[in-house]
Amino acid sequence: MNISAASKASGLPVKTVRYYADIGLVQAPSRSEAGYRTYDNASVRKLVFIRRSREFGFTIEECRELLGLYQDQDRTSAEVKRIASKRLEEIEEKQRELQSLHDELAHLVTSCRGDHRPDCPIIDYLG
Amino acid sequence: MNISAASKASGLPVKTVRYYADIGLVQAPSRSEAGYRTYDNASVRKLVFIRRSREFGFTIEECRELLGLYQDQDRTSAEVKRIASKRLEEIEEKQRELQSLHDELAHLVTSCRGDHRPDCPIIDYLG
DNA sequence: TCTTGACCTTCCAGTTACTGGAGAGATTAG
DNA sequence: CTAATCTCTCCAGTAACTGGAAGGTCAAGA
Repeated sequence: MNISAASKASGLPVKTVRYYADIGLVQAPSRSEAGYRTYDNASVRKLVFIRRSREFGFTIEECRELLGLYQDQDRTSAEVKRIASKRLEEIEEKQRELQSLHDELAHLVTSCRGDHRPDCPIIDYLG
Repeated sequence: MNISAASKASGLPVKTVRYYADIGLVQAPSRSEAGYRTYDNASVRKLVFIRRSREFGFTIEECRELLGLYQDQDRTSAEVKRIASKRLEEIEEKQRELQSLHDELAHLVTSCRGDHRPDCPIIDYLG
C-alpha cells in the first residue's frame, strides 16, 4: 500500500500520515526501492486508532499513551479509564465554559436591536 | 502609566499588551525618554475591550473589527449584532459537537470496569 | 554614593497539530 | 513517448501568545 491508499483506508490526510511517523507516533514505515512509504493493514489499524482518538480530542501525547496501551497485552483497563475520564472531565469543563459564554452572549445579542443606529448593548458591555 | 500598571489595569499580561501593539491591534504607545512604553486611560479602556472580546472567543481579527466599531460614532448596531451572532452560532455548533463527544465518551467510560484486566470497551471502540 | 532588586527593552524560539507549496524524481495510462 | 498523477524532502505558515536571554533604567535603602 502506498501512502495515498493508506490515507484513504485510515481516513487521514497524506500529510498527516507522514507527520505521525515524523513525530514518532507510529513506527516509520518501510520503503520501496524508489523510497516510497509502504503500509500494511496493521499500520492502517493504528492510524485509524489515532484518528478516532483525535476525534475524541485526545492530544497527540495522549494518543501515544493510548496506542501504547492498545498494543500492550498486559494493560489494565484502569489505566485506559483514567485517561478517558480525564478527557471527559475536560470536555465537561469546556461545556460549562461554553454554556455561560453562550448565555451571556445570547442575552446580549437578543437585546441588541440590530438597526442603523449606533446604540448597542454588546458594545456597551465590552467597553 | 508604565506597561506593568497598564497590564494590571487591563487584566492582560505584559507580554500580551506588547503583542497587541506589535500586531497593530492597538496603536503603538508613546515612549518615555528611556524608551519605556507609556499608557493612558483611553489605551487601557481599549485593552479591556479587547480582553472581554477575547474572553467571548472572538478572534484577533474580529476584535479588530469590534474595536473599530467601538471607536466609530457612525457604527450601526446591525454590524455589531452580525459579528456577535456569528460567534454565537459558532459557540452553539461547538456545544453540539461537545455534547455528542461527551455522550459517547461518557458511555464508554461508564461501561469500562477500570480494573487490573486488559479488556476495555474504550480500547475496543478506538481500535 | 553604591548597590540591589524590580522594571523595562528587543529579539528569538517554542507551543499544537498540522497544512501548503516548491522543486524534483517515480510510475502509470494511453 | 508523453502527460498526468504520485511520491519524495524541506521549508514556511497558521493562532495567539509565552518563555527566556541579554542588557539598559529606575527608585529605595545602607
